[in-house]
Amino acid sequence: MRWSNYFLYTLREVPSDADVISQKLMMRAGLIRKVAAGIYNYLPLGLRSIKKLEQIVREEMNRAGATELLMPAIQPAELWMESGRWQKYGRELLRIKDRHDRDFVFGPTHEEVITETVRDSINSYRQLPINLYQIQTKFRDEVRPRFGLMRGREFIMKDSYSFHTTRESLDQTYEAMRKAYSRIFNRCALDHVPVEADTGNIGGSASHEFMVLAQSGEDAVVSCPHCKYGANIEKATSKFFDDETEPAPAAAVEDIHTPGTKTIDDVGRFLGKPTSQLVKTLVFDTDLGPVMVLVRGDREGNEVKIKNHLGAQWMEMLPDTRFEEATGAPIGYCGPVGTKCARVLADYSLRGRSNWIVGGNRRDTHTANVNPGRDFPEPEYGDFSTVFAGDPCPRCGTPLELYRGIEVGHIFKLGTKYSESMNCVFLDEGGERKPMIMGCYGLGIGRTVAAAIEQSHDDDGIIWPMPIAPYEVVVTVVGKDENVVRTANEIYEKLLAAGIEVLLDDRDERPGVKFKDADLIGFPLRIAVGAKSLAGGNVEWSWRRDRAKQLDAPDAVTARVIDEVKAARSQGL
RNA sequence: CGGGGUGUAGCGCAGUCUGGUAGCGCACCUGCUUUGGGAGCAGGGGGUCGGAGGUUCGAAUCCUCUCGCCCCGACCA
Repeated sequence: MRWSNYFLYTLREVPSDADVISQKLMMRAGLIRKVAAGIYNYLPLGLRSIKKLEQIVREEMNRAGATELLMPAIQPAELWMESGRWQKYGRELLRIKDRHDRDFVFGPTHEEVITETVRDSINSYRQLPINLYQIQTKFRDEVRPRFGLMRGREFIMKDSYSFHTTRESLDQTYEAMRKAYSRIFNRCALDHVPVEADTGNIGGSASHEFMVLAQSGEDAVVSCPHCKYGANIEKATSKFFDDETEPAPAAAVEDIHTPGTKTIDDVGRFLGKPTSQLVKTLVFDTDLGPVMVLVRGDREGNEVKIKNHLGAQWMEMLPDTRFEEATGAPIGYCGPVGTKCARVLADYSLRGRSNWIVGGNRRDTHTANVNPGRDFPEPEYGDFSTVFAGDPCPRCGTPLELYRGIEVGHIFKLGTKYSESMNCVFLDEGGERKPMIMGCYGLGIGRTVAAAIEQSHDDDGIIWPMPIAPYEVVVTVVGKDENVVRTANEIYEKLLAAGIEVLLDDRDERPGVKFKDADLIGFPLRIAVGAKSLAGGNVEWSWRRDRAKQLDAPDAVTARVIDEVKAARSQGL
């Protein structure tokens, strides 16, 4: 491609609404352009990277035995009513009406459609297992889209769905997908880690997320440096710890005057005790009614764990306006003794401890020496707190490390959640009707490209990994000298003939502009043809990653660059 | 959905408090010079000042409503 004929315009200044590196660079380099909040144009250069990643994904999915199809972006509401998600999915689901006033959704995911599709065609165990995938535009009406392609509302995703007769069969496919995902991310040279994850809106029994480690990541993950345990912070557990307190004989309940102590830190300071010796009380509003959760004062409640334990459809922190009405206690002084909350949960961090200091359910009052079972009904114990860096690994006890990550893939063992609600059944060998056992596997295409940039850039721009670079080589024409132009064109033609993805920078621009643009866009390899070096019979080539310039004759450089591209392409294959 | 901010040329911004008919940098066009890391000089084109209503002789500026966008929080594959 000749740049002078191409639709590629870089920006010197960063649009003011960009806030992460990948978004700034993608906009500046002319890869994407925002059309509305969370909705982007994929400009020609950006589309090339997207298409290249899609191709890698296709190759690996096909290799793993999956089959591509394409489902509609617009889906009838009936399907969502059938699965129950028309009610459950919430405002993130974009609902639209057609001219007949019938309800549709713009698909945020495709469990319903695929389940119906398979249900209509597959009846026998002989036809299973099957694994179907698509690469398609989805829409989720995010509360707050941000970070460019990392959290758009409209986005491109690869999603696959597998159907099985047995758990074992699902396990096999799940494992095959796990391997395929690792291969995909390895081929893109992405530093990633698979972690255990919560299943969220999709549901199911087990799931793993693929995280690309990056400062700008929206998710926190814990990882064990010793045994490779890894989990999303929402899900992560650590070994039970009881290092702070010796169990003591239960003492008599005692009220303490604690004026003006709204927070747990206030109370600790006032009483001169570490917060680890206090009990923190959280109250959540749920569809099952208000729920009180007690955690050790220095720990944090984990809403996902709590919600999963309760089996609640929705849950949120009790709003201040309703607090006293629901709990009977002023904010800051809520506690389990005599509370109006019907359900009281307590984190494992409190198990076995006695003589708690808790809120007194009256203004300016805490109560000491409170003992569960004696002063209030024994609470439901469970893992309700969030892991901190340094907590012992649940498997091997090594202190856990905490990272930020970008979730680029998420795989689930769905089980029969959708096949049961949507009657997707097969006949087994004995002629018995059984719901199919399902898995689903998502991979964010745009997000992965953005993650690659987050992970590979410098002050001057993107440093593309070769496999998803929009072009592998840029040939920069330096100046207007006839020889220069001719030589550059010859090199360009030879690279094209060799099947190299090459962009010829034949624009009428000064060299500095061209070099800055080449760095910004981040072509892995650059060949610069200029009068000075050409006078000595040479042209110059360099890698974007170190920009070390090397001179040689045009033919030699051309041959060398072809070799380098081919070598880089084959890496990870 | 709560709190805050913002909307003026393709991009980045000033002007708004104190009303007088719109400006700067980059980009774009023309000319000359320049030509290996975002050139210089000179000239030029481009804006319903987010929208609607109101106040006023006069509104980018004041008032009311509305829409978009951004940030923090809540929420979320």
